[in-house]
Amino acid sequence: MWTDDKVRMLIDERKEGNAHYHSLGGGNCKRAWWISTAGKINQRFKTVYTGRQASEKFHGIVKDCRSMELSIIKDPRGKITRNGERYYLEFRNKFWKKPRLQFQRSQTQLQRQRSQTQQQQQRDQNRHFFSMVKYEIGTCYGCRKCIYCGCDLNTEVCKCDKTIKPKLSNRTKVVPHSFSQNFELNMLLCKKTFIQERDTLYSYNSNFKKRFIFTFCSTCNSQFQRISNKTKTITKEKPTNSNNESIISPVIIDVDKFVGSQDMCSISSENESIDQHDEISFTLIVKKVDGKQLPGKWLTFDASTFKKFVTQIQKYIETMIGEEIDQAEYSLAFKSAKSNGGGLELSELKDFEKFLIEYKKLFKMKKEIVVIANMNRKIVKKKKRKQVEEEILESDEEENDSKKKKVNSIPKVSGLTPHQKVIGKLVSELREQWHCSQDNVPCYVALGIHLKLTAKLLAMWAESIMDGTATIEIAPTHPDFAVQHATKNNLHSSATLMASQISQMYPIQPIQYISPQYCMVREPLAPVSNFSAISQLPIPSIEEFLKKIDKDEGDNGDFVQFIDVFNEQNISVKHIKDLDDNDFQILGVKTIGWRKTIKAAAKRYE
DNA sequence: TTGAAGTTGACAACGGGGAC
DNA sequence: GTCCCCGTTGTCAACTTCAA
Repeated sequence: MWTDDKVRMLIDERKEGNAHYHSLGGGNCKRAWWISTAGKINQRFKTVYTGRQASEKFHGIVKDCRSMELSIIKDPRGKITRNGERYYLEFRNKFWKKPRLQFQRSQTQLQRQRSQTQQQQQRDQNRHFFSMVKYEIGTCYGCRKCIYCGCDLNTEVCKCDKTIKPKLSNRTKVVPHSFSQNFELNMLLCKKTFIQERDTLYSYNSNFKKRFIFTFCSTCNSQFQRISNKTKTITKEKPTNSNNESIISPVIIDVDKFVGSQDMCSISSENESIDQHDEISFTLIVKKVDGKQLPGKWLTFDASTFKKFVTQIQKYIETMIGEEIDQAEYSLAFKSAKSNGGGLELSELKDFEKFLIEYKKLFKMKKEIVVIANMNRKIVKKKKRKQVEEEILESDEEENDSKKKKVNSIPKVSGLTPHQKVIGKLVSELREQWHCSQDNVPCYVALGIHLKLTAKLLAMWAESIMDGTATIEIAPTHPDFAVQHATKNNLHSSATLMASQISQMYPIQPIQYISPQYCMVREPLAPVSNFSAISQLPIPSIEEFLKKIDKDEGDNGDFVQFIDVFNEQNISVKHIKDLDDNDFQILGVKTIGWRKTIKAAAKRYE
C-alpha cells in the first residue's frame, strides 16, 4: 500500500534526481534508477517494492494529474481523482520532463563561470597538448575534436563543457552528429588496437581493464566501424567451388591420436610466447557440408596446447550448431584473412606449430587469421546412421512437407541431443525441488515471495547449472529471476514479515532481487525506532527553501529573488502555511502560481 | 575515402483497460 | 484506488548504406 509518506519520498526522489535521471540514457539505465529508488523506499519503510512498481506508481500519479488537467480545462477526457486533486499543483509544472534547454543552460552556467575558468584555460593553452590529457566525454577519442564547437583541441582551447555526454538532444550545428562507443574487454582486437593507439597518442591513460564509454566524431566513427567491417567481409566470402565441396580437402582430426601421446605438449615453450596468456584471437568460420557458412565469430582461445585449442573450437561449433559433434564430423584449416585460396590444414601438431608461426607473423603485420571448420556430415551418417536416422528423416520431412507438420508437436526423446537430455533431466529435478504445494506449480521462494518457474525460466536455470553459474538450490544471476516479475497474487502474507525478520538479522538493504546473488551489501539500516524520525524532513532555512523551489521550478530565479524580503520580514518555512494573499502582496509575490508553489512546498515540512 | 543519413533493435514511457 | 497487463510510441545506440 502506497501511503502518503512513501509517495512523498517517491516524488521527491524523482524530482530531485530529474537531471540525473535524464542523463542516464537508454537501455537498462533508467530501470536501474527505479530499482535504486524502490530500494531507498524499502529501506526506510521496510517495504518490498520493485523498481517497476515504483515506476508505475509514479506514472500513475502523472496519469491522474493529466486527467485532472483535462478536467480543469473541461475536456471530456478529463477526470477528477483523489491523486489528481492531491498532486496536480505539484505536477503541473511537469518537473519530471527532460530538461529541454539542458545544453543552453550549461552554456549559461559556463558564462557565469567564465571569469573563474579563464585563468585555468590560459594555463591549458600554455600546456603542451600531448602532456597527460585526461579524456573528456565531450571530445572525440580519435582526434580530440570538441563534439560541441568542433574545434581541434590539439591546437585550440574551447569553452564548451566537455564533461556533458553528447546526445542527439544537445547536438550543435557545427557538430550535428556524435557517436557514443563502449570499450568492451571482449571487443575485436583490431578495434582495441585502434583505441589503444589513440590512448597512447593523446596520453588519455584510459583503464583498459574495465569497460568505459567514449565518443567519436563522424570521421573517426566511420574509421572505427570500417575496421570491423573488413573482418566481417572476409567472413562473408562465398565458397568458390560451385559443387559445394569444401575449399580444403576434409581431414578428420583425431585429437587423441595426434595429441594424446604428446599430451599437453606446450607450444609456447618451443616458440616465442604469443602473449602473456598464450591466447590468440582469430575469426572462426563454420562451413556446412552444403557450402553455406554460419556467421563468422571473432574468438580468443587458449593456444598453449593443440588439444586445448581444438577442444575449445569444438565446443564453440557445438554451441553454434546446437548439438554435440564428434571430432570426425569436421576438419580445420587456417589462412590469412586477406588471402585467397584454401589455406593450410590444421589437423595435427605440426600444422598447429605452423599455424602459431603464421599467427605471430600476421599479428606483427596487424593482419588477422581465419580458422575454417568444414563440416563433414557424410561421415556422420555412416557412423551414426541408426542413431540419427530418425532425426534426419524428420528434418527431411519438415523441409518437404512443412505445412503438414504440426508446429507444436512434442519432440521425440530419440531426437534430442545429449545436451538437451541433460537439460531435460535438470528441469525435472528443478520441478521436484521447487514444487510449491500452495500454488501447485514450481515456484522459486525467497524472502517469502513466490516466483513462478515457467518452462523458460526452468530451461534458463538448467542452462546456468550446466555453465556452473547456478545450482539446484541457488538461482541463476539473471534479471528474470527477480521479484519484480512475481505477480501480486504470488506475494504471500508472510512476505513482509519475513523480509523484516531477515533485515533485522542481517544489516543489509532488502532489495527487489530474490536471488542471493542480487543481495547487494549497503550501509546498515538505521534502528527501527528511528524510522519515524527519519521520515520527518528537517526544516530548512528560508534561503535553502526558496533555492530548492527555484531549482525545482526551472532555475529561473523566480523564487530566490524573495530571499531578502522573506528574511526582512522574519518569515521562516513554518510561517508560510499561515500567509494569506495580503501577506504575499507585501512580500512582492505577485503571481498566484508562485504563491501556490511556495505553499505547496512548505506543506512538506509541516 | 569520408561524412552523413538511414535502418534496426532494445528499452522506457505512456495510455487504455480489466480485476480486485 | 491500486495493481497489473498489454499494446503503442518515442528515444537512444549501434550498425549499415549512400553519396560526394
